[in-house]
Amino acid sequence: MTATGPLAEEDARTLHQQVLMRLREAILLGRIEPGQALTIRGLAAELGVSAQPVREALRQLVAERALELMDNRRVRIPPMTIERFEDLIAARVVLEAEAAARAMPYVTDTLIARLEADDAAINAAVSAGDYDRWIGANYAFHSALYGAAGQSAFLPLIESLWLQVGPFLRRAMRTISGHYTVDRHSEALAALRRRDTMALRIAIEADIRDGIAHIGSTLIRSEALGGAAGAVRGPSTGSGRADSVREAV
Amino acid sequence: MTATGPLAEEDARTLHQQVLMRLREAILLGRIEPGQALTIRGLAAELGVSAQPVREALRQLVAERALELMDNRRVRIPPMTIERFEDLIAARVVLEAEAAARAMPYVTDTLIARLEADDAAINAAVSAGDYDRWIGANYAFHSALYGAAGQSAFLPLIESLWLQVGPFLRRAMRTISGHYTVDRHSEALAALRRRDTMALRIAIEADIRDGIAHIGSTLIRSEALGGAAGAVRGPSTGSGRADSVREAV
DNA sequence: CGCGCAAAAATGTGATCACATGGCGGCATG
DNA sequence: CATGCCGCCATGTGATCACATTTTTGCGCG
Repeated sequence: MTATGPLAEEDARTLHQQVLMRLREAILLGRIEPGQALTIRGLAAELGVSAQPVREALRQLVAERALELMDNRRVRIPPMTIERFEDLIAARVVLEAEAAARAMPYVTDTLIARLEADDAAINAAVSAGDYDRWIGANYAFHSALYGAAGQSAFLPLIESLWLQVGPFLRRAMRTISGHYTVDRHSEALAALRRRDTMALRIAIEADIRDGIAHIGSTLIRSEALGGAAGAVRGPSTGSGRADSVREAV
Repeated sequence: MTATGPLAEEDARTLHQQVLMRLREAILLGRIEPGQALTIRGLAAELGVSAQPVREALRQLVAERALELMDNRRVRIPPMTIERFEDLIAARVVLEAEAAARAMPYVTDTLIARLEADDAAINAAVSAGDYDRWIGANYAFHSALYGAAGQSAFLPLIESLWLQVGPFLRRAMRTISGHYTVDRHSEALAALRRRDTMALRIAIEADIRDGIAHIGSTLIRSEALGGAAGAVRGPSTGSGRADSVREAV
C-alpha cells in the first residue's frame, strides 16, 4: 500500500475498517455536506488508498443508513425530511430509554464516575463552543451508559440512528450554549446514583428531545435539508467535490 | 459476467444487490448453519459470480449484524447467547410496538384487508407445517403494518433484528403448530379495526414474546448455539462447506 | 499409535483493469 | 442568442491478479 497517505500509520485493523472509521466520524461530526455526492475514486485519492477499501466502507455505511444509494448508483448523505427526522427521534427515544433502563442493574460507582467525567467534558465543550468535542463527549456519555450491560443488540441500532441524525445537528446547532438551559445529563446521573430506573428513562428522553426539539423547525426554515434540492440540482463537478471534502474526512 | 449461474436472469439491480438478497433470505429462513464459516470464493462459485459482489454483500450483512466478522477475518453467523437473545427480543418489543403504534393513524381498510390475507397465509403455513412460508408470511404481516406510515427509520432497524434472530428460529421451532395456542395476529387485527392503539401494542408485544419465549430455554438445552462451539471446533473443510451451503442459498 | 512440525492449499485483502453508463460541455443549427 | 445534439470524461460495477495470513493436510518422529 502507499506509504504517503494520511492513513499510512500501521494499524491492526484492515484498511477498509480504517476508512470506515474515518468516514463514520466525519459523518457523525457533520463534516460532510448532506446531499454531497461522495465518489469512490475521489475519497480513495483523498485518503491515499485504492478504491477497494473505500467501496466496502461506503457499502457498509449504506447498510447502516448513514449513506444512501441513489438511482444513479451514487452515494450521498440522505436528505432529511421532517417526517424522517421525527421517526429518527422517536426511535432514539424508545431505544435509548430502554437501553438505559436495561443498563441499570450493571451500573457501578466506577461507571458513574466515568459518566461524570464525560458530563464534565460535555459542559466544558459547551462553554468553549467546541462542537466536535461536544458531540464526541456526548457520544462517549451515552455509549458508556448503554454499553454497561452487554447490550449486544441495542448499541449498533442506536449508533445507526446517531449516524443518521449527526449530519444535521451541526448546522442546526451553530450555537450550542444557548440551548443548554437544563443539564439533563446531571439529572440522569442523579437518577443513576439513586438507582432510579424510571427517573433515568425520563432524563434520557428529555435529553434527546431537549437537544433536538427545536431542530425540526430549524430544518424547515433553513431549507438546508441537503437532499430534496440536492437530488434536483446537478451534482457538483468532480474536482469541486474532491476539494470540498478534503478537509472533511 | 458468466451467463450460466443461478443468477443469470437479467435484473435491474446490481449483481451485489442480488447476491445480498439471496443471502439475506437464506439467513432469514435459517438455511445457513450458525457458526458456519462463509467464504467469499465459495459463495461466489456457488452463485456463479465473481468474488467482488459477494464481498460487498457480506460487508453489508456484517453492517446489519446478520453476520459477524471474526478475528480470523472470516465471516459467520454470530453465535447466540441467552443474553444476546434477550436483548434482541427486548429491542424487537420496544421497536415494533412503537412502530405499530405510530402506524395506527395511517391504517386504512385496505391495509387491514391485506393484513388479514397475510394472517390467513400464516395460519395456512402453520397448518401445513411449512416453516419457510410461515416465516415469509409473518414477515409480510409485520412489515406491511410497520411500513404503513412512512416509517423510514424503524423498518431497517427491525429488519436488522429479524436477521439476527432468524437463523435460530428454525431449529427451535421444528414444530410450529404446537406453539400457536393463541393467534396474536387476530388480536392485533381486532385492535386495528377498533383503532385501539394500546391494544395493538399489547398484541404485538404478546406476538413477539409468545412465538419466542420458549426458544431461550431451547437454546440452552439444545446447545445448538452454533458459535461458542463453532469458534473452538475447526471450521469445516472447504469442499464440505460449499456443499452444505449449496442448497441453502 | 499419538503428537508435533512443515509443506501445501485455501482464504481475505488490496490493487488494478476493462466495460457500460451517465453527466457535462462544446458545437452546430434555427 | 437560445436550443438541441453529440462526443468526451468521470464514475460505478464487476473481474482478475498478487500477496500475506491462516488453515488444512501429510509426514516423520517418539
